[in-house]
Amino acid sequence: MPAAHDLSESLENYLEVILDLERTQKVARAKEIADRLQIQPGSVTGALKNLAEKGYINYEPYSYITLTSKGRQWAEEITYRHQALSHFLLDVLKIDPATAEETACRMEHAIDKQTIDRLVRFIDYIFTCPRAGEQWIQSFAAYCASGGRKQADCDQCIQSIQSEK
Amino acid sequence: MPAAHDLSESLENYLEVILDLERTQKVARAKEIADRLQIQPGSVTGALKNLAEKGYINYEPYSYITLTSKGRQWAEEITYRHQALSHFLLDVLKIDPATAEETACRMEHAIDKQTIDRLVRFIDYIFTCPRAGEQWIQSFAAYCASGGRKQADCDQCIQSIQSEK
DNA sequence: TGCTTGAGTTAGGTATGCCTAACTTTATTG
DNA sequence: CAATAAAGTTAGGCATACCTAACTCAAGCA
Repeated sequence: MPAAHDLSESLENYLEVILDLERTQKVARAKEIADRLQIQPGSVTGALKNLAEKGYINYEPYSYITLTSKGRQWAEEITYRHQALSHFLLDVLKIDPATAEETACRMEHAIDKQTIDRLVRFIDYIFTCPRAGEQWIQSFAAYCASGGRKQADCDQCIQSIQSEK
Repeated sequence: MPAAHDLSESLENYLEVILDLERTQKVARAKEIADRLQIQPGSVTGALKNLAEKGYINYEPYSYITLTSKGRQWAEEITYRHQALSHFLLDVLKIDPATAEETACRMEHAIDKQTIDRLVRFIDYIFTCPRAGEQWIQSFAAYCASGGRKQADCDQCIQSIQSEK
């Protein structure tokens, strides 16, 4: 199971980046981490020592960085939260991609496991429920754009559920 | 308009508490703030000076604290975010009240105005759409509890939209 | 092989945000 | 009206998390 929540938001971001670097570049290097997090390389060393001390990464000075099994589990959990939130913001709320990404980045540290799991089920429910689905979400977008709902739209909409089925 | 986002999560929490204290106790006092935030009174003074310097509160040593107009606007914005998130977690996702409250408290600082407004519209859309509504949310809860959906449920459910209308 | 260069580390500095303990001010009350 | 209690402040300490600048290491190349 993922480790208890003894990591700050900042350290969670390091783990997330390290996981992504492992996936895309085989290993993570300090410079790449600094670039991704948009911080100075000097700031990275302390954080890496901290993560190593807590058992999340394998770290030797002047060498590359890899996640421990505990680190990978937690990094994957954070990444999962990020993706779930992104999906919700993008595909349900129809937030623009840039804002959705930024917001997911911040929210992933604030949401607990129980809630993110519920959100995932909810998204699933929306897209698989015959009463809802992609078309229903599109209507939400239209509702937002127009500022309200017309009775005629509703009538037509409800009939379409029957015929589509 | 609410001030630009120059407040930390911590200072936003102070504002939120001060607004609530103003509403319930007329004025806010340092001890009450400390109690609500579950921190020591000694920690409060520095934060109040900081908020006063930034123009969010009226603060004189040894006296009570009130929000400036700028402070009230931002405090109301944070409170609005909190309530919207609470509403979503409680009444849509059906998260238990204690967890919902804690999570809303953390998320309110991570979500931007655009997204919270969209979320509010989405909640509204759910509860006013004839295809969704309270009953649809109840079915989501049942779906979560049972772990899946049965075709018979769907058939019955869709028919009920027609008859209810 | 030694030199250059980029990567990485170290050391010292800043800001936030909390703590505790000692002290000051204000309010209460005998 | 003074003594006491409660509220508030101050000062010093600690952890996080960033910065810059100087230094060290390592890899590649002439």
